[in-house]
Amino acid sequence: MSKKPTIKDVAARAGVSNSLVSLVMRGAPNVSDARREAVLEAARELGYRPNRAARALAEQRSRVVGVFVSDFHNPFFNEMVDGLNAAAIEAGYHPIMNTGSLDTDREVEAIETLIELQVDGLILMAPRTKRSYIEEVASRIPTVATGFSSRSELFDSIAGDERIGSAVVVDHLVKLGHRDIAHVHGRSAPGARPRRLQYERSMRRHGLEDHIRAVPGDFTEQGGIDGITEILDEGPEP
Amino acid sequence: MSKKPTIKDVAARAGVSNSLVSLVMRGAPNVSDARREAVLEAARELGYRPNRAARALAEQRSRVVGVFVSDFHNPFFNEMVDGLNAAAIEAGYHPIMNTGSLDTDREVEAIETLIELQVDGLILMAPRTKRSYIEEVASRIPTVATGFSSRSELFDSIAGDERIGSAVVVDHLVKLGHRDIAHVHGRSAPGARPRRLQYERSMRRHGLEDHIRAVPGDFTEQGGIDGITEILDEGPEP
DNA sequence: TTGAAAGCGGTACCAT
DNA sequence: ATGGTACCGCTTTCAA
Repeated sequence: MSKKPTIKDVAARAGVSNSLVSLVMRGAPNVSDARREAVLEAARELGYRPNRAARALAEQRSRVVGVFVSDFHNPFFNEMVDGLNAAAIEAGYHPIMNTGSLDTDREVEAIETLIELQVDGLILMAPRTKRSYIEEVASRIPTVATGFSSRSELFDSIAGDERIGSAVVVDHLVKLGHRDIAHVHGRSAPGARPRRLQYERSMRRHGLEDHIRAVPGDFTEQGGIDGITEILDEGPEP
Repeated sequence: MSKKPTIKDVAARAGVSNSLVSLVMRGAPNVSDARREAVLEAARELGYRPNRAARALAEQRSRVVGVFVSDFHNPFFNEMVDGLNAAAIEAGYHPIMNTGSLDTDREVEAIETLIELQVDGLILMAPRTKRSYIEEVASRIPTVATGFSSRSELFDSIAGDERIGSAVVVDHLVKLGHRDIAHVHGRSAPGARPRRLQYERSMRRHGLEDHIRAVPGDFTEQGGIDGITEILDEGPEP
């Protein structure tokens, strides 16, 4: 009784078929109240938890998005990740995170783990890996990469296709990026205001939204958003 | 050609059976060099990535451990997580993280996601959830929970069984907890030294190691490690 | 050394 | 409204 109960166990206990349990668990409408109750109770009694991996295998989609953070010691990234998670959830996805701890090999490992776990989408926060690797990844999975590899290089990009509603997540990401950046900046000491205004102007000028694409295998780069770079380099003021 | 290649695709391209590909991918010894080469090349050309979820389903173990952090804005937890990840990897596991962002409901969701993803082990850093929930979880999955729900309550515990080498991870966790705590403290400004010594003494006196257990379904509590609480409340000095 | 086939926990289509 | 069954990608006997 300590082993993980499967859908079959629930079915047996409730005296119904697997199919029916499956239906109930997913809140299908065409199920008699009696059966539904029976199933739910059996599930509760057994402490049944659906096997999301198995489900993903069958459905060919996991509803999980992977969030990779190169350095989660950085308060700025923390803010971003918090927002991203919220956005993902709001969009109906379950976020799981991973970090590379600033070690390039580990970084790849971390990202690979996410991928092999069959995430539907990938968000890469300031990955330090080879560009070619990221492009390869992005060509296979809807990916949003934001970050910079050097002080002067910054890109905000996405590659993927329409299979999943990654656009939604991305949309949130961008909006959120704005908000959070503004937020970080908002905490700034006097003297930051002018810079912030300048940043906002430049953001708008660059029209970040227009650079969001959903082209399969394409990976667009956008440099010149100096405002963000500046902020990233600064971090919240002391 | 943009779709995810499966083991079958690799098999076809290499002109062998699925089984053989499987063997090669896991570095089995009884495979002719010729075949092995063919398979590896096919895999490379296709950009094949094993589906870890499917593998876990078949193997009945994922080799993935879930690391939950209640608040990863806290530098202290960051340190811990870094170390935990390293420990997990060293122990042959792949860590994935998740956070509840200090929201109790989200916290449960986050943990559930980890569980449903079929992690082999769970590490809960300062969960804020109901104790009963954690106990229930711990009774089903090898779990290590460290944290405190109130200023005065602190526990370091583990529940699980020997199915997975969670003991290894735990061992690391503890060692690491010590080191990191010392580390945090090491950074402290003058005046912290006496407290640190006192803490170390109390740690030793409490013999944390002796409280690590691997009893199925058991969930041991250990209060009184005031030293840690103190440090946690303080965080690194300014 | 290699392949065929069953099974892991679900989902979904097709009947009934 | 409910159940039977094939299938998802991979591992694992069991034979050949």
